[in-house]
Amino acid sequence: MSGVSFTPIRQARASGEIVSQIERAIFDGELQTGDRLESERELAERFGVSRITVRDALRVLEARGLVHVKVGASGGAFVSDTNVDQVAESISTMIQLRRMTLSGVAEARTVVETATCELAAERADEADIRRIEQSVEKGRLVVREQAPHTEASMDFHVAVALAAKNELLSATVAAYRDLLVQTLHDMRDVRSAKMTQKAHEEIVDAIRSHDPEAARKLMLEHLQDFEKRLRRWLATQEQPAIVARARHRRTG
Amino acid sequence: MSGVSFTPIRQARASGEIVSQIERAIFDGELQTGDRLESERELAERFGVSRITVRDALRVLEARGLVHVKVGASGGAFVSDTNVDQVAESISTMIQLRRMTLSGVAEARTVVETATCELAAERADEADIRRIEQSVEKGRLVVREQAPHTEASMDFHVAVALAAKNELLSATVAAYRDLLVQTLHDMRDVRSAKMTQKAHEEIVDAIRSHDPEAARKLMLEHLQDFEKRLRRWLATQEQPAIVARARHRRTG
DNA sequence: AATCGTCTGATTGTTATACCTTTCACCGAA
DNA sequence: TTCGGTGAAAGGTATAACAATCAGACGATT
Repeated sequence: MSGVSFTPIRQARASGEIVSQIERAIFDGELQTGDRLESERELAERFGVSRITVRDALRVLEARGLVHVKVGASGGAFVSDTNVDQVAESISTMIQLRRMTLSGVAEARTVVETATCELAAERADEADIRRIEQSVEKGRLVVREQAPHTEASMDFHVAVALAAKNELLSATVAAYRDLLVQTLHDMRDVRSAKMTQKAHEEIVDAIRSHDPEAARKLMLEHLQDFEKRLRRWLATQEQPAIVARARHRRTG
Repeated sequence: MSGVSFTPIRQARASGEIVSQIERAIFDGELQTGDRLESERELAERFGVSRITVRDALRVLEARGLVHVKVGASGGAFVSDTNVDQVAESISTMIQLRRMTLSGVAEARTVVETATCELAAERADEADIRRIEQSVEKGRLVVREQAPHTEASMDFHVAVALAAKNELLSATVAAYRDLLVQTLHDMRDVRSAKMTQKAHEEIVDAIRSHDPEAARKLMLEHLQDFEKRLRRWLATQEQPAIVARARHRRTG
């Protein structure tokens, strides 16, 4: 018996079968982003099940980020455009369950973004560099007006990750970042915004001249500095250093 | 208005409220791993809603990997032990949706594990090193018997990631790895098993002597070699280079 | 003594039906 | 053109009932 690998006879739940079929249709491209599924009542008839069963399936697909459901006339289940948020949210859940710390997240971010930045310096093409430069430029204006720098800083890091031309790395960077964004917003101050802006400008120089070593080194220093500031800031808070849930998926 | 952040007055759905409450109870530790929630009917009464609404909530919690539901006597919803699988699955979904490639996953793995290995060399204590050595030893036996090396290789990489003492990095490594494991199994051959084993032995030496630079370099070469082998192997397959879904969560 | 059937109660899975709530396209009046 | 009413479509919820599944108890059979 030991080597034999039997497989389960069937899906335990009818709703599971429906999930699989719709999921497959989405993965295979039969259902494209923005497409509307039939109404619950129609789907129920098509699959030969009750509306409740269809709803169970839709709840699962919704939780997986594959569809979103709108209520009202011309409502229904629509195929979502992306589920990157979902990755961030599941990582966030994991972090809460395992009592990971914000500084741990920051460290992981340093590790991943440092390496990603190195790749970006190797691979960035004209368009990538222009995009990064624009985000840096925006940051410069923001600093001058002493406005919150968080948003611009985020854009910069996203742009750098995109230049690395690896979607999984970009998504991972985005996921980590979402976990820190609320905290970043809370701890913003003007002095560090200036330092951040300076670091960004040095990094974009290194990427522009396709110098992976320099880019890597600069990003490492930049993020390690962020880690230091974060730890200092955490020490001043009475709250436990557990991250908040990633923000909910944007509406629409 | 720009700086003001209003929050929604209420959840659009009653089931969403139930999800939040149960989720909170789990995060706060009121509900612990293995605990059984009340039956659907009891929950319905407690929350003052119908069983349908409770079921909707349970489907969502299940999809998020927070609970698993068993049917039959002494069945019900039980708090799950971990949701690392969930992270792998959501990444897997993202990969399918955005048509990421296996070689892209392999590259991301190289980036993350290389940096993680460097950290491991800095931080590994006696227990970590012993665990890594054991996995290497197991691999040595396996190679001698010309048995499949995949399992032992996985153990090695997991052990190294653990030594970096950053749970988010470990989880990320685990998630990436799950996406490659099926392919790894398909492309196994004896020659590469020997090379892999040799690389592992060199890496554990570097970690033992707490030489981050060497560890990093060796892991980088090891994983880049894997990337090359993977690309060669993919070229011989007619299947598109899209990863399969992460394996389903283990039963029980 | 160990195994196999069988019964029973508990619990989820599913169905059917009905009604409520939300949303939107449409149309007519100001 | 704009405003507001109105009705239909669609999801959200409630209720009652039955089906499928499973653990455990209990006894019969080997």
